[in-house]
Amino acid sequence: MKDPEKSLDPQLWHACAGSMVQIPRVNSKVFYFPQGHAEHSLSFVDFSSSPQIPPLILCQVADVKFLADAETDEVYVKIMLIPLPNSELDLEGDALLTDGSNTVEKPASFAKTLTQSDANNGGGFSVPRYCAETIFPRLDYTADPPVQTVIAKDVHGDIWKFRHIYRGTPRRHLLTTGWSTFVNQKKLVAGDSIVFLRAENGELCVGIRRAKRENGSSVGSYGGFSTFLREDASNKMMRNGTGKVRPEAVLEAIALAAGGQPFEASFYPRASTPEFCVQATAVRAAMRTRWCSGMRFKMAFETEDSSRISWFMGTVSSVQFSDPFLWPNSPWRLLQVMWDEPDLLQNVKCVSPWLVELASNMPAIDLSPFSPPRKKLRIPDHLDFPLDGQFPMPSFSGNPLVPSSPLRCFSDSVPAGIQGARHAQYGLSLSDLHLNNKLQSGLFLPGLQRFDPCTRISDGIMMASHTNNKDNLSCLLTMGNSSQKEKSGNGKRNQFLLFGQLILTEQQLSSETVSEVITRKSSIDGISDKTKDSSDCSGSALENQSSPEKSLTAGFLWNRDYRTTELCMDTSHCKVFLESEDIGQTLDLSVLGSYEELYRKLANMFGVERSEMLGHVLYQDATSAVKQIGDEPFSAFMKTAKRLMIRMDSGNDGVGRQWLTTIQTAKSGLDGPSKRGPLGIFA
Amino acid sequence: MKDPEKSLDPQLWHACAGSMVQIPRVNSKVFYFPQGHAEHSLSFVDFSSSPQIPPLILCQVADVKFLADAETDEVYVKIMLIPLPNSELDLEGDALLTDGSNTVEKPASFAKTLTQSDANNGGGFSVPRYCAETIFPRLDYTADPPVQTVIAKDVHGDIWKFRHIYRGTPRRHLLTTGWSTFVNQKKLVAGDSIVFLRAENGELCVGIRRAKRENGSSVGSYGGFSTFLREDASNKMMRNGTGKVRPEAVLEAIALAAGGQPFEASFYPRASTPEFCVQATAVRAAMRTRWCSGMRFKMAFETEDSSRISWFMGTVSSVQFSDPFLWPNSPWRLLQVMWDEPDLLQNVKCVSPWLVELASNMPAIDLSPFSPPRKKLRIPDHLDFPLDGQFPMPSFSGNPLVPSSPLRCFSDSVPAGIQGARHAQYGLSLSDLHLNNKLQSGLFLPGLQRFDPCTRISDGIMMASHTNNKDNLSCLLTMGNSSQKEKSGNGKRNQFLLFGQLILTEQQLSSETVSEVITRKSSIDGISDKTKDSSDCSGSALENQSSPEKSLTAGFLWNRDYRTTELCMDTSHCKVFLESEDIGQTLDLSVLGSYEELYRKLANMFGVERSEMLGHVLYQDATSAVKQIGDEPFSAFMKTAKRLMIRMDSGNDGVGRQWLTTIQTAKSGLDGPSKRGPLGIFA
DNA sequence: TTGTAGGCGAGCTGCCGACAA
DNA sequence: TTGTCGGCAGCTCGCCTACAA
Repeated sequence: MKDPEKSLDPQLWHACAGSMVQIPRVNSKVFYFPQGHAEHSLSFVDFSSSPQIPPLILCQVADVKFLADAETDEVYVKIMLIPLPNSELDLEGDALLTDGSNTVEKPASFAKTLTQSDANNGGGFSVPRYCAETIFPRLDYTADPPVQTVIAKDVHGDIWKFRHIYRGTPRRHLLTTGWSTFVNQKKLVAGDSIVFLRAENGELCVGIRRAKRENGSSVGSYGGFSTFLREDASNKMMRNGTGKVRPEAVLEAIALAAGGQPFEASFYPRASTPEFCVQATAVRAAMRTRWCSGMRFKMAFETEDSSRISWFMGTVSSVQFSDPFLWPNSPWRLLQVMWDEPDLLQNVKCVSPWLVELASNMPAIDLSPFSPPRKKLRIPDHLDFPLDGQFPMPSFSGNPLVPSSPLRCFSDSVPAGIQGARHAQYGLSLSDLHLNNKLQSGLFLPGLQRFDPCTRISDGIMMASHTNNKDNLSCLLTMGNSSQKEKSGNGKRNQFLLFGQLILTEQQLSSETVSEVITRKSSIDGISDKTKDSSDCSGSALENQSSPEKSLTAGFLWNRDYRTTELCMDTSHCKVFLESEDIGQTLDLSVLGSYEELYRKLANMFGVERSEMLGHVLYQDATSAVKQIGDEPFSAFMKTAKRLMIRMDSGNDGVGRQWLTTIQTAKSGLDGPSKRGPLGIFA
Repeated sequence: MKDPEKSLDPQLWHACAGSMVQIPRVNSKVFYFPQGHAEHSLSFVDFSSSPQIPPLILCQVADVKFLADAETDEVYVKIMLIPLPNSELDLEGDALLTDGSNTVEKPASFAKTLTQSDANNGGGFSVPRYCAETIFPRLDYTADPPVQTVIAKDVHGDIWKFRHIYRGTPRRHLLTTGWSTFVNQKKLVAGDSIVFLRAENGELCVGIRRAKRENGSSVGSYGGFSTFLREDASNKMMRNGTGKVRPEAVLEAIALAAGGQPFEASFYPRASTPEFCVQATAVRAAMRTRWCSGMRFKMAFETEDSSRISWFMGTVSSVQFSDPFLWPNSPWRLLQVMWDEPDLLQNVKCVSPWLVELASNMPAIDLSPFSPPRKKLRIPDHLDFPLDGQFPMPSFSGNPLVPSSPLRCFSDSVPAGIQGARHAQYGLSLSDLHLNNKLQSGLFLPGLQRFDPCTRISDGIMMASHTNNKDNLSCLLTMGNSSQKEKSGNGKRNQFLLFGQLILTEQQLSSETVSEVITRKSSIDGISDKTKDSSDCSGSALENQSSPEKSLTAGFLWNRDYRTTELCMDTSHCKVFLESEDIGQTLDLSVLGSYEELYRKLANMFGVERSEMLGHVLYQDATSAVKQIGDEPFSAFMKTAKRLMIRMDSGNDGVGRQWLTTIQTAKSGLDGPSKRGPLGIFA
């Protein structure tokens, strides 16, 4: 109990850590990401004197200690890891073992975010009825009033007593005596959460989850680090609250890991940075996908009050190393993303592939304004692409338990977009993202800016989209409505039709074709160096699992084709995709001549009354600024609009459903998009 | 104010730091001691991967920031240091510059240690009259009752208001309203101190000095490190209170320093470790002394309540490198010492030369039982020493402002023992030492024991003193009475007489003679390697200031003769010294046959009545155990007694004067010490 | 069902002189 | 001169019901 290294009840630990957190089991295999570890330390880790470090290291989990900070009660884990030789990469058995952990039953627990009254006023706590009835000991309602003393153990094993009374008109459950002591000792404030949990042995446990405090001197950032420390007594709780991993500890761990020595790493699940020890099966599965820009995905986040999980839709804007200088070849935060709701997620600019779940089995349309900022990865603008539909598309194998077999086709029994749902286990909370509103401007130390490579990159994207705004506009509408998916997806078994056009899946293309096409096209254009550079990454579109690639650092095999894929998606021809749950609909604004026509078109597309839409259609321009439709001439709107958004359920204050409409400018050399419509490129 | 790097008022800073603390001025030259810096971090500093580091590095002070911890208000300095090339060792101008800082007037300030009533009871603070009348604003005594609001700024510039009232019978000054808020916010407890200071601009300032908390899991140790950290919320204040310097910061500073780069070092004056940036003049002056065992010195410590300074007397037991493996040739903690009051200072086992002040200008008698434990530094037992009195003695130049000139003699106008009083500025507090009572036993981690080399060494000494107790005893009496000094010191100008024997000062010996004697004697004894080893350290007894020695690491010159000196003192012939303030008198116990004779002798020597002594003569045996005279047969007493102590003023409870009597066993090959008396070796 | 406001009583905080060291 | 004690007044803490969302 007084031993700070004493593991606490894993169930209480998980209840405090939040529903998104998944800790690998002992003996399972994980990939350790030094880059993620450094990020988790929330401070500058100086690798300048370190040798080149593999971006990911396969390890066996030797031990997991579920711990809690003695001062703040913040939960964390200490994971003992043993680096494995590359030959141990066979994860078949491991996947099964790991999955077994999911079958452990969750104990009855309840979390409540403290209200002002809970935290400030006369020392009482309103117990939600559900909590009182399912978590607390049975109360004798025949007494008048019904009272009992609730005894709960905290993460340190310390015992807290609360007077639990059922009184008032109407009757309600309250904690009175003992509560304010608890609040004061634990330094709880409104917004913090309390977790009650009935352990397997029947004991009642109590844990706390502190709110991510939003104060001027601290910022949270999923895109790099969450807490910028300033020496100020006022944010002591913040300092103590998260991010205890010191840079030296990271360097030590990395040094040991790189040397093949066992090492220890602490992970604070509430620190708002992604897990840096990831189940090897999950990583391998994620990297089996050939990621490319334009792919639609969803990603799970904890809601702001940590009570639920929200899914957010997004589009891969580019696929590139987040830090090619320090961590070349690292899949960590490989995907640069654009969110359908960028306001909420504005600081999540790149994510790791295993955190997202592909939203569709269909090829994605290229978001052509988003050309990658780095010359190295770009294909020349004038490189034309085959118009026969035979271009490379990503392979999908979201579920690590289902090995992707060559030419395997999707069956109707596996709903698209549900595959790979396990990915959802890794994620972040929404409140972290809200914190990021303060992230902008000059709060970063110059020396720390290197931690936010994504910001820099997306700036580049913004620049590109400005300069690439040509006259040809096509508009893609996505709708948060899964019913339409059936319409297009349930037709022929191995084919997808979009607006009458046959869409081929990657499995319907041979890999040879892909690389040949690229190589041939490159040499035709006479820019052999650059294409050599890219063609040597093209490899095979379908991974040969029996002979894993061994050339990558740390012996990890994953699909190195993504660069090729990226090249492909960069060209303006690869721009059609079909969404799963949220069907994307493309709207070519250039065929419309006025707002009136736009409203009519939208009304037709979604079956909503024109009157319902008035004043509720918003759009984003290339700078991501959200504007109201009608504020400027239609011609100007048409040129700058990138995405449309129709707010429904206007009676409510914005909580209603939102349909998102993504408008995409086309920069292709197509000569008559307005005549052929958005899918004309397939003609 | 909110900038944690903002320097606070230096006067307030000093008031909080304590009277012993002296911070070097900007542009002055200091020696930076990496070893001391590591010690100051209070934790293990891993030098295993560091290259050999110079033990001291001459630096110029580029900047000094007087700071205070945002949480605890603990004051500390950040010193920016620029390493200097060895050629810049000329300190003449520097000494003047530095001394100028002493002329800055101290502002009116008052410190009070909080009583129980101040800290606990009804929120009031008893203001000592002196403080209220000299520090606080003038109070209008015509009012009834006289009240005012005292406004004071703390170290952060935060303003505190206190109701100051003069009331009660009898009248007294009290702080009421506002006081308990202050106590709570600053988390003050009884024993902590508050400092009120009237700044030069008239503003009232308030600072705090926290008591060194004595709790089970923390130990203080001047001899190594003070705080052994245990993860426990209860001693958080302790953890935050002192010792913020992290090992990595030390390593970084040392790396920069060794590379000649500017670097920064933080020093927490209340952390109970000695300053590791020491005025270069002070170090040079201290090292100009040829330290050897047996030398008597005094050293200043802060009293337990930090209000005053106490001087403690001690004897150098040996002179050796405190950590010859990690820090060979380092003068840091060069002196191993025995204290006259070992109970209070039991953990101060080795000190740096610049911290102590020689108690006499006279040569010291060797405490021969203390032979150095390390073979390397020892000279063979059978190496006989010249009996003509021409052996090396330390040179004295305690005051860096008074360059020691060759053959300079002591003048009557400079009282011996006052020279070098500036040394008193570096020191420690008594309360640190009291803490050390808990230091013993198994509180140390095995890995940390290397930090206490002195402990190991003094163990060795104890062993040696046991085995070396031979039959020949001589007894040296020292008396804490300066009047007797005159008796021997005011006679002939350049000579000292002790019991009729002429004592030659070092200046009266030529250095050539010294080294020649040693070399000659060595080769006579036919052990040329070992003596070469020592003779190459003998150098010149009088330092040649115009041509500094350059062979030492970091180009520092100091008297490397101490090894030779040590060798000299190890032999049983060098055993006469005369103390300054506390005149040493040698008493040969072997000439006495009974306690009766002893009493008679002592009565004669000090002019005290025999009856006054009865029951008040204590002695220490070789194990330093203090015993009462008469408890064992005189023959046994005579063999083991090392030091006699006569307690006078018996009516008082031990606060009275003490006369110390050091008994020295002689292990020399003298054939008739009893016939020649203690000074017979000069015959 | 549960968050907040206000009543109100108990207990604690903190100011006071008395007394003593 | 100043540390500590007990008295006591006022105020805050915290339990409660009422009311509203």
